[in-house]
Amino acid sequence: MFALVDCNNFYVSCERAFQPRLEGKPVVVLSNNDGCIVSRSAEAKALGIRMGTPYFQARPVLDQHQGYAFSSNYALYGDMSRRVMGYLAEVAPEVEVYSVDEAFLNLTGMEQWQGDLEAYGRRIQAGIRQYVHLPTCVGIASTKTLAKLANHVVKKSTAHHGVLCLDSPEQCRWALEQVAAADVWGIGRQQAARLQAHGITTAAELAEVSEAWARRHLGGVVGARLVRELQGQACLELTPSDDALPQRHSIAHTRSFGTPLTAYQPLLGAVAAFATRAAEKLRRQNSAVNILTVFLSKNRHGSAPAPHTTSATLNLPAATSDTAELIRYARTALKRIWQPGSAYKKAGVVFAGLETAGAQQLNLFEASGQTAQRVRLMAELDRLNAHYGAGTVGFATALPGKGENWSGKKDLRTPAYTTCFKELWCIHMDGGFL
DNA sequence: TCTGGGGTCCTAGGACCC
DNA sequence: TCTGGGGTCCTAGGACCC
Repeated sequence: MFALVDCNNFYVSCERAFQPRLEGKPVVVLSNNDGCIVSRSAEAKALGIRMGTPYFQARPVLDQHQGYAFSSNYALYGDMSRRVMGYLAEVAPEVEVYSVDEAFLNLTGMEQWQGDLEAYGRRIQAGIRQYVHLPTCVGIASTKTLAKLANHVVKKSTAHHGVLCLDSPEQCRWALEQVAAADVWGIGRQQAARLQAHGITTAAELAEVSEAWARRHLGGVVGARLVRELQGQACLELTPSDDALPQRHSIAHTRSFGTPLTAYQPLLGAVAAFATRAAEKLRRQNSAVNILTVFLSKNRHGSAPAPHTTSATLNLPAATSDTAELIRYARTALKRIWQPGSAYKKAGVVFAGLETAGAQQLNLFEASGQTAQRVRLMAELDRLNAHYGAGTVGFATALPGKGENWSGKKDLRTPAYTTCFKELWCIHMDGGFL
Protein backbone atom coordinates (compact mmCIF):
# COMPACT_ATOMS: atom_id res chain seq x y z
CA MET A 1 0.00 0.00 0.00
CA PHE A 2 1.05 3.56 -0.73
CA ALA A 3 0.14 6.81 0.97
CA LEU A 4 0.25 10.24 -0.58
CA VAL A 5 0.65 13.03 1.96
CA ASP A 6 -0.04 16.45 0.52
CA CYS A 7 0.00 19.82 2.26
CA ASN A 8 -3.12 21.87 1.56
CA ASN A 9 -2.54 25.17 -0.25
CA PHE A 10 1.09 24.83 0.75
CA TYR A 11 2.51 28.34 0.24
CA VAL A 12 -0.55 30.00 1.73
CA SER A 13 -0.50 27.60 4.69
CA CYS A 14 3.19 28.41 5.33
CA GLU A 15 2.31 32.10 5.53
CA ARG A 16 -0.60 31.33 7.85
CA ALA A 17 1.58 29.29 10.17
CA PHE A 18 3.29 32.54 11.15
CA GLN A 19 0.33 34.90 10.78
CA PRO A 20 -2.73 33.42 12.44
CA ARG A 21 -4.73 36.55 11.50
CA LEU A 22 -4.82 35.14 7.96
CA GLU A 23 -7.03 32.22 9.00
CA GLY A 24 -10.45 32.42 7.39
CA LYS A 25 -9.37 35.20 5.03
CA PRO A 26 -8.81 35.05 1.27
CA VAL A 27 -5.03 34.70 0.88
CA VAL A 28 -2.91 34.22 -2.24
CA VAL A 29 0.81 33.80 -2.90
CA LEU A 30 2.33 35.20 -6.08
CA SER A 31 4.92 33.80 -8.46
CA ASN A 32 8.28 35.44 -9.07
CA ASN A 33 8.06 39.05 -10.15
CA ASP A 34 4.67 39.17 -8.36
CA GLY A 35 3.25 37.98 -11.68
CA CYS A 36 0.75 35.16 -11.26
CA ILE A 37 -1.20 33.58 -8.45
CA VAL A 38 0.36 30.23 -7.60
CA SER A 39 -1.27 29.36 -4.26
CA ARG A 40 -4.77 30.15 -2.98
CA SER A 41 -6.56 29.68 0.29
CA ALA A 42 -9.98 28.01 0.19
CA GLU A 43 -11.54 31.47 0.64
CA ALA A 44 -9.61 32.81 -2.37
CA LYS A 45 -10.73 29.84 -4.46
CA ALA A 46 -14.31 30.52 -3.39
CA LEU A 47 -13.97 34.02 -4.84
CA GLY A 48 -13.36 32.43 -8.23
CA ILE A 49 -9.66 33.29 -8.32
CA ARG A 50 -8.02 30.69 -10.54
CA MET A 51 -4.57 29.19 -10.43
CA GLY A 52 -2.15 31.08 -12.66
CA THR A 53 -4.29 34.22 -12.91
CA PRO A 54 -2.20 37.38 -13.33
CA TYR A 55 -2.18 39.23 -10.03
CA PHE A 56 -3.28 42.54 -11.55
CA GLN A 57 -6.45 40.83 -12.80
CA ALA A 58 -7.34 39.18 -9.49
CA ARG A 59 -6.43 42.16 -7.35
CA PRO A 60 -9.74 44.05 -7.50
CA VAL A 61 -11.82 41.12 -6.21
CA LEU A 62 -9.18 40.30 -3.60
CA ASP A 63 -9.11 43.90 -2.31
CA GLN A 64 -12.88 44.03 -2.30
CA HIS A 65 -12.98 41.10 0.12
CA GLN A 66 -10.13 42.30 2.35
CA GLY A 67 -7.85 39.57 1.07
CA TYR A 68 -4.09 39.32 1.35
CA ALA A 69 -1.40 38.73 -1.29
CA PHE A 70 2.23 37.79 -0.65
CA SER A 71 5.31 37.54 -2.81
CA SER A 72 6.71 34.04 -2.78
CA ASN A 73 9.12 33.37 0.07
CA TYR A 74 11.04 30.32 -1.09
CA ALA A 75 13.41 30.33 1.87
CA LEU A 76 10.42 29.87 4.18
CA TYR A 77 8.60 27.29 2.03
CA GLY A 78 11.77 25.27 1.51
CA ASP A 79 12.43 25.12 5.22
CA MET A 80 8.84 24.19 6.10
CA SER A 81 9.03 21.47 3.45
CA ARG A 82 12.21 20.06 5.02
CA ARG A 83 10.43 19.91 8.38
CA VAL A 84 7.46 18.02 6.93
CA MET A 85 9.69 15.54 5.10
CA GLY A 86 11.84 15.11 8.21
CA TYR A 87 8.77 14.18 10.23
CA LEU A 88 7.57 11.73 7.58
CA ALA A 89 10.98 10.07 7.50
CA GLU A 90 10.57 9.38 11.23
CA VAL A 91 7.13 7.77 11.00
CA ALA A 92 7.25 5.93 7.67
CA PRO A 93 9.53 3.13 6.51
CA GLU A 94 10.14 4.66 3.08
CA VAL A 95 9.51 8.18 1.84
CA GLU A 96 9.69 9.55 -1.68
CA VAL A 97 9.71 13.34 -1.70
CA TYR A 98 7.61 13.98 -4.77
CA SER A 99 7.50 17.77 -4.68
CA VAL A 100 7.97 20.60 -2.24
CA ASP A 101 4.59 19.90 -0.64
CA GLU A 102 3.90 16.21 -1.15
CA ALA A 103 5.45 12.82 -0.51
CA PHE A 104 4.63 9.19 -1.22
CA LEU A 105 5.07 6.68 1.59
CA ASN A 106 5.53 2.96 1.15
CA LEU A 107 3.38 1.25 3.76
CA THR A 108 4.37 -2.30 2.91
CA GLY A 109 5.05 -4.30 6.02
CA MET A 110 3.50 -1.95 8.53
CA GLU A 111 1.83 -4.83 10.34
CA GLN A 112 1.00 -2.88 13.46
CA TRP A 113 -1.40 -0.75 11.42
CA GLN A 114 -2.82 -3.45 9.17
CA GLY A 115 -6.55 -3.21 8.95
CA ASP A 116 -6.51 0.38 10.03
CA LEU A 117 -4.24 2.31 7.77
CA GLU A 118 -6.69 5.17 7.95
CA ALA A 119 -5.81 5.58 11.63
CA TYR A 120 -2.17 5.70 10.60
CA GLY A 121 -3.05 8.45 8.10
CA ARG A 122 -4.75 10.41 10.84
CA ARG A 123 -1.72 10.11 13.05
CA ILE A 124 0.48 11.56 10.31
CA GLN A 125 -1.96 14.36 9.69
CA ALA A 126 -2.07 15.22 13.41
CA GLY A 127 1.72 15.01 13.69
CA ILE A 128 2.35 17.48 10.90
CA ARG A 129 -0.31 19.76 12.30
CA GLN A 130 1.35 19.67 15.72
CA TYR A 131 5.02 19.91 14.75
CA VAL A 132 4.97 22.05 11.61
CA HIS A 133 1.58 23.70 11.93
CA LEU A 134 0.44 22.79 8.43
CA PRO A 135 -2.84 21.21 7.24
CA THR A 136 -2.52 18.07 5.11
CA CYS A 137 -4.58 15.46 3.29
CA VAL A 138 -3.63 11.79 3.14
CA GLY A 139 -4.73 9.33 0.45
CA ILE A 140 -3.97 5.63 0.89
CA ALA A 141 -4.37 2.90 -1.76
CA SER A 142 -2.70 -0.02 -3.48
CA THR A 143 -1.05 2.07 -6.22
CA LYS A 144 0.47 5.52 -6.40
CA THR A 145 -2.12 6.68 -8.91
CA LEU A 146 -4.98 5.50 -6.67
CA ALA A 147 -3.34 7.12 -3.63
CA LYS A 148 -3.24 10.35 -5.61
CA LEU A 149 -6.88 9.86 -6.51
CA ALA A 150 -7.88 9.18 -2.90
CA ASN A 151 -6.05 12.35 -1.92
CA HIS A 152 -7.96 14.27 -4.57
CA VAL A 153 -11.27 12.94 -3.26
CA VAL A 154 -10.61 13.97 0.34
CA LYS A 155 -9.43 17.40 -0.71
CA LYS A 156 -12.84 18.05 -2.23
CA SER A 157 -15.00 16.56 0.50
CA THR A 158 -15.56 17.52 4.08
CA ALA A 159 -16.84 14.08 5.07
CA HIS A 160 -13.44 12.40 5.41
CA HIS A 161 -11.59 15.08 7.36
CA GLY A 162 -8.62 14.82 5.05
CA VAL A 163 -7.84 11.08 5.23
CA LEU A 164 -9.11 8.32 2.94
CA CYS A 165 -7.96 4.72 2.63
CA LEU A 166 -9.14 2.70 -0.38
CA ASP A 167 -8.72 -0.80 1.01
CA SER A 168 -11.57 -2.64 -0.69
CA PRO A 169 -12.72 -2.97 -4.32
CA GLU A 170 -15.98 -1.27 -3.38
CA GLN A 171 -14.11 1.71 -1.91
CA CYS A 172 -11.96 1.98 -5.04
CA ARG A 173 -14.98 1.80 -7.30
CA TRP A 174 -16.75 4.49 -5.32
CA ALA A 175 -13.70 6.79 -5.35
CA LEU A 176 -13.14 6.32 -9.09
CA GLU A 177 -16.71 7.43 -9.68
CA GLN A 178 -16.14 10.65 -7.72
CA VAL A 179 -13.27 11.86 -9.87
CA ALA A 180 -13.35 13.35 -13.38
CA ALA A 181 -11.04 11.66 -15.89
CA ALA A 182 -9.39 15.04 -16.42
CA ASP A 183 -8.36 15.10 -12.73
CA VAL A 184 -6.54 11.77 -12.83
CA TRP A 185 -2.79 12.03 -12.22
CA GLY A 186 -1.13 11.95 -15.64
CA ILE A 187 -4.15 13.13 -17.64
CA GLY A 188 -3.50 16.63 -18.87
CA ARG A 189 -5.51 18.98 -21.05
CA GLN A 190 -4.84 17.22 -24.36
CA GLN A 191 -5.61 13.75 -23.09
CA ALA A 192 -8.70 14.94 -21.25
CA ALA A 193 -10.08 16.39 -24.48
CA ARG A 194 -9.33 13.16 -26.33
CA LEU A 195 -11.05 11.11 -23.62
CA GLN A 196 -14.04 13.38 -23.71
CA ALA A 197 -14.30 12.87 -27.47
CA HIS A 198 -14.52 9.14 -26.80
CA GLY A 199 -17.21 9.63 -24.20
CA ILE A 200 -14.96 8.97 -21.21
CA THR A 201 -15.56 11.52 -18.49
CA THR A 202 -14.95 9.80 -15.15
CA ALA A 203 -11.97 7.98 -13.69
CA ALA A 204 -14.20 4.90 -13.34
CA GLU A 205 -14.80 4.86 -17.10
CA LEU A 206 -11.10 5.39 -17.76
CA ALA A 207 -10.27 2.42 -15.55
CA GLU A 208 -12.38 0.20 -17.80
CA VAL A 209 -10.66 0.79 -21.14
CA SER A 210 -8.54 -2.01 -22.59
CA GLU A 211 -4.77 -1.93 -22.49
CA ALA A 212 -4.64 -1.79 -26.30
CA TRP A 213 -6.95 1.20 -26.32
CA ALA A 214 -4.86 2.96 -23.69
CA ARG A 215 -1.70 2.30 -25.68
CA ARG A 216 -3.23 3.68 -28.81
CA HIS A 217 -4.97 6.73 -27.44
CA LEU A 218 -3.09 7.72 -24.31
CA GLY A 219 0.50 7.99 -25.41
CA GLY A 220 1.79 4.40 -25.50
CA VAL A 221 3.24 2.74 -22.46
CA VAL A 222 2.49 5.71 -20.22
CA GLY A 223 -1.22 5.40 -20.90
CA ALA A 224 -1.25 1.63 -20.47
CA ARG A 225 0.54 1.99 -17.13
CA LEU A 226 -1.87 4.67 -15.99
CA VAL A 227 -4.92 2.49 -16.65
CA ARG A 228 -3.40 -0.51 -14.89
CA GLU A 229 -2.62 1.64 -11.89
CA LEU A 230 -6.25 2.78 -11.79
CA GLN A 231 -7.25 -0.91 -11.82
CA GLY A 232 -5.19 -1.46 -8.71
CA GLN A 233 -2.15 -3.07 -10.28
CA ALA A 234 0.95 -1.24 -9.12
CA CYS A 235 3.27 -0.30 -12.00
CA LEU A 236 5.02 2.67 -10.43
CA GLU A 237 7.51 1.93 -7.72
CA LEU A 238 8.38 4.14 -4.84
CA THR A 239 11.85 5.62 -5.24
CA PRO A 240 12.98 6.50 -1.73
CA SER A 241 14.59 9.92 -1.36
CA ASP A 242 17.64 9.47 0.82
CA ASP A 243 19.32 12.32 2.63
CA ALA A 244 21.26 13.27 -0.48
CA LEU A 245 19.71 15.88 -2.70
CA PRO A 246 17.93 14.51 -5.74
CA GLN A 247 20.16 14.21 -8.78
CA ARG A 248 18.75 16.41 -11.52
CA HIS A 249 19.34 15.60 -15.17
CA SER A 250 19.13 19.23 -16.11
CA ILE A 251 19.51 22.42 -14.13
CA ALA A 252 18.12 25.81 -15.04
CA HIS A 253 17.88 29.31 -13.70
CA THR A 254 15.46 31.52 -15.58
CA ARG A 255 13.74 34.75 -14.60
CA SER A 256 11.42 37.44 -15.86
CA PHE A 257 12.72 40.98 -15.45
CA GLY A 258 10.94 43.68 -13.47
CA THR A 259 11.23 45.93 -16.52
CA PRO A 260 12.28 44.76 -19.99
CA LEU A 261 15.98 44.97 -20.87
CA THR A 262 17.24 46.15 -24.24
CA ALA A 263 20.92 47.06 -23.86
CA TYR A 264 23.56 44.35 -24.03
CA GLN A 265 25.41 45.16 -20.83
CA PRO A 266 22.58 44.69 -18.33
CA LEU A 267 21.50 41.52 -20.17
CA LEU A 268 25.01 40.16 -19.84
CA GLY A 269 24.87 40.96 -16.13
CA ALA A 270 21.59 39.10 -15.74
CA VAL A 271 22.72 36.10 -17.77
CA ALA A 272 25.99 35.95 -15.80
CA ALA A 273 24.03 36.09 -12.54
CA PHE A 274 21.73 33.28 -13.73
CA ALA A 275 24.74 31.20 -14.80
CA THR A 276 26.21 31.79 -11.33
CA ARG A 277 23.06 30.53 -9.62
CA ALA A 278 22.77 27.53 -11.90
CA ALA A 279 26.45 26.69 -11.31
CA GLU A 280 25.83 26.74 -7.55
CA LYS A 281 22.98 24.25 -7.95
CA LEU A 282 25.25 22.19 -10.18
CA ARG A 283 28.03 21.96 -7.59
CA ARG A 284 25.55 21.25 -4.81
CA GLN A 285 24.71 17.96 -6.51
CA ASN A 286 28.35 17.39 -7.43
CA SER A 287 27.77 17.55 -11.16
CA ALA A 288 29.52 19.08 -14.15
CA VAL A 289 27.83 20.27 -17.34
CA ASN A 290 28.48 19.46 -21.01
CA ILE A 291 25.73 21.42 -22.74
CA LEU A 292 24.82 25.04 -22.04
CA THR A 293 21.83 26.94 -23.41
CA VAL A 294 21.06 30.63 -23.06
CA PHE A 295 17.69 31.98 -24.09
CA LEU A 296 16.10 35.41 -24.34
CA SER A 297 12.34 35.99 -24.49
CA LYS A 298 10.37 39.00 -25.59
CA ASN A 299 6.93 39.80 -24.25
CA ARG A 300 4.65 36.85 -25.06
CA HIS A 301 1.53 38.88 -24.52
CA GLY A 302 2.31 41.81 -26.78
CA SER A 303 1.41 42.25 -30.43
CA ALA A 304 4.77 41.03 -31.74
CA PRO A 305 4.50 37.80 -33.74
CA ALA A 306 6.08 34.54 -32.59
CA PRO A 307 8.70 33.34 -32.01
CA HIS A 308 9.14 35.17 -28.74
CA THR A 309 12.11 33.15 -27.62
CA THR A 310 15.54 32.77 -29.20
CA SER A 311 18.19 30.48 -27.83
CA ALA A 312 21.74 29.34 -28.42
CA THR A 313 23.17 26.02 -27.29
CA LEU A 314 26.88 25.27 -26.87
CA ASN A 315 28.47 21.85 -26.60
CA LEU A 316 31.31 22.49 -24.19
CA PRO A 317 34.77 21.11 -24.99
CA ALA A 318 34.91 19.51 -21.54
CA ALA A 319 32.43 19.22 -18.70
CA THR A 320 32.85 21.89 -16.05
CA SER A 321 31.27 23.34 -12.93
CA ASP A 322 33.49 26.41 -12.80
CA THR A 323 31.39 29.57 -12.57
CA ALA A 324 33.96 31.74 -14.37
CA GLU A 325 34.15 29.32 -17.27
CA LEU A 326 30.38 28.99 -17.44
CA ILE A 327 29.94 32.76 -17.46
CA ARG A 328 32.37 32.93 -20.41
CA TYR A 329 30.37 30.34 -22.34
CA ALA A 330 27.11 32.03 -21.45
CA ARG A 331 28.51 35.28 -22.82
CA THR A 332 29.42 33.56 -26.09
CA ALA A 333 25.91 32.15 -26.39
CA LEU A 334 24.32 35.48 -25.50
CA LYS A 335 26.32 37.31 -28.18
CA ARG A 336 24.88 34.93 -30.77
CA ILE A 337 21.27 35.72 -29.99
CA TRP A 338 21.16 39.28 -28.66
CA GLN A 339 19.72 41.72 -31.15
CA PRO A 340 20.05 45.46 -30.67
CA GLY A 341 16.74 47.20 -30.24
CA SER A 342 14.82 44.19 -28.94
CA ALA A 343 13.19 44.52 -25.54
CA TYR A 344 13.64 41.29 -23.59
CA LYS A 345 11.28 40.35 -20.78
CA LYS A 346 12.92 37.18 -19.63
CA ALA A 347 16.18 35.24 -19.89
CA GLY A 348 17.54 31.95 -18.73
CA VAL A 349 20.53 29.66 -18.53
CA VAL A 350 19.98 25.91 -18.84
CA PHE A 351 22.56 23.20 -18.18
CA ALA A 352 22.10 19.75 -19.70
CA GLY A 353 24.24 16.72 -20.30
CA LEU A 354 25.18 16.55 -16.63
CA GLU A 355 27.72 14.12 -15.29
CA THR A 356 29.41 13.48 -11.98
CA ALA A 357 32.10 16.07 -11.31
CA GLY A 358 35.63 14.73 -11.53
CA ALA A 359 34.61 11.87 -13.81
CA GLN A 360 34.83 14.06 -16.91
CA GLN A 361 35.82 12.76 -20.27
CA LEU A 362 38.80 14.96 -21.11
CA ASN A 363 39.06 16.54 -24.50
CA LEU A 364 41.76 14.85 -26.56
CA PHE A 365 42.99 18.02 -28.22
CA GLU A 366 42.80 20.60 -25.51
CA ALA A 367 44.45 20.70 -22.16
CA SER A 368 41.13 21.65 -20.58
CA GLY A 369 39.23 20.28 -17.64
CA GLN A 370 39.09 21.90 -14.27
CA THR A 371 42.33 22.08 -12.36
CA ALA A 372 42.33 21.06 -8.73
CA GLN A 373 43.03 24.67 -7.89
CA ARG A 374 39.86 25.89 -9.62
CA VAL A 375 37.82 23.18 -7.90
CA ARG A 376 39.11 24.39 -4.54
CA LEU A 377 38.35 27.98 -5.47
CA MET A 378 34.73 27.11 -6.29
CA ALA A 379 34.37 25.13 -3.07
CA GLU A 380 35.67 28.12 -1.11
CA LEU A 381 33.28 30.44 -2.95
CA ASP A 382 30.36 28.20 -2.02
CA ARG A 383 31.56 27.97 1.58
CA LEU A 384 31.79 31.76 1.96
CA ASN A 385 28.37 32.32 0.42
CA ALA A 386 26.82 29.63 2.61
CA HIS A 387 28.38 31.10 5.74
CA TYR A 388 27.99 34.83 5.13
CA GLY A 389 24.89 34.76 2.95
CA ALA A 390 24.15 34.35 -0.76
CA GLY A 391 25.99 36.79 -3.00
CA THR A 392 28.75 37.64 -0.49
CA VAL A 393 31.43 36.70 -3.03
CA GLY A 394 30.86 36.51 -6.77
CA PHE A 395 31.99 37.67 -10.19
CA ALA A 396 31.89 41.32 -11.20
CA THR A 397 30.16 40.51 -14.52
CA ALA A 398 27.19 39.21 -12.57
CA LEU A 399 26.66 42.45 -10.64
CA PRO A 400 24.10 45.01 -11.75
CA GLY A 401 25.80 48.09 -13.15
CA LYS A 402 25.02 51.60 -11.95
CA GLY A 403 21.32 52.28 -12.37
CA GLU A 404 20.68 48.76 -13.66
CA ASN A 405 18.12 46.56 -12.05
CA TRP A 406 17.12 43.28 -13.57
CA SER A 407 15.63 41.66 -10.51
CA GLY A 408 11.90 41.10 -10.53
CA LYS A 409 9.33 42.59 -8.19
CA LYS A 410 8.97 41.09 -4.73
CA ASP A 411 7.18 43.87 -2.92
CA LEU A 412 5.02 41.72 -0.68
CA ARG A 413 7.49 39.23 0.77
CA THR A 414 7.17 38.11 4.37
CA PRO A 415 10.30 37.50 6.53
CA ALA A 416 12.35 34.32 6.22
CA TYR A 417 11.21 33.54 9.77
CA THR A 418 13.07 30.27 10.15
CA THR A 419 16.25 30.58 8.10
CA CYS A 420 17.64 34.09 8.58
CA PHE A 421 18.76 35.59 11.89
CA LYS A 422 17.91 39.11 10.81
CA GLU A 423 14.37 38.05 9.98
CA LEU A 424 13.59 35.84 12.98
CA TRP A 425 10.01 35.74 14.13
CA CYS A 426 9.42 38.42 16.77
CA ILE A 427 6.59 38.49 19.28
CA HIS A 428 5.46 41.82 20.62
CA MET A 429 3.69 41.83 24.00
CA ASP A 430 2.13 44.82 25.71
CA GLY A 431 4.07 47.11 23.45
CA GLY A 432 7.28 45.52 24.67
CA PHE A 433 9.57 43.27 22.74
CA LEU A 434 10.53 39.71 23.42
C1' DT B 1 1.95 49.57 -16.10
C1' DC B 2 1.15 44.40 -14.74
C1' DT B 3 0.93 37.55 -17.37
C1' DG B 4 6.18 32.16 -13.13
C1' DG B 5 9.83 28.66 -12.78
C1' DG B 6 11.80 24.18 -12.81
C1' DG B 7 11.59 19.70 -13.75
C1' DT B 8 10.55 14.54 -15.98
C1' DC B 9 9.55 11.09 -19.43
C1' DC B 10 8.37 9.48 -23.94
C1' DT B 11 7.98 9.37 -29.03
C1' DA B 12 8.80 10.36 -33.76
C1' DG B 13 11.84 10.98 -37.09
C1' DG B 14 16.33 11.98 -39.08
C1' DA B 15 21.18 10.63 -39.60
C1' DC B 16 24.00 7.16 -39.91
C1' DC B 17 25.74 2.29 -40.07
C1' DC B 18 26.36 -2.33 -42.38
C1' DT C 1 8.39 2.28 -64.35
C1' DC C 2 11.12 0.39 -60.83
C1' DT C 3 14.88 2.23 -55.70
C1' DG C 4 16.27 -3.19 -49.35
C1' DG C 5 16.21 -4.28 -44.63
C1' DG C 6 17.46 -3.98 -40.58
C1' DG C 7 19.71 -1.72 -36.68
C1' DT C 8 21.40 2.33 -33.29
C1' DC C 9 21.85 6.87 -31.65
C1' DC C 10 20.52 11.50 -31.12
C1' DT C 11 17.51 15.44 -30.88
C1' DA C 12 13.42 18.22 -30.96
C1' DG C 13 9.29 18.67 -29.27
C1' DG C 14 5.06 17.15 -26.97
C1' DA C 15 2.79 16.24 -22.78
C1' DC C 16 2.66 16.25 -18.21
C1' DC C 17 3.74 17.39 -13.25
C1' DC C 18 3.93 20.73 -9.11
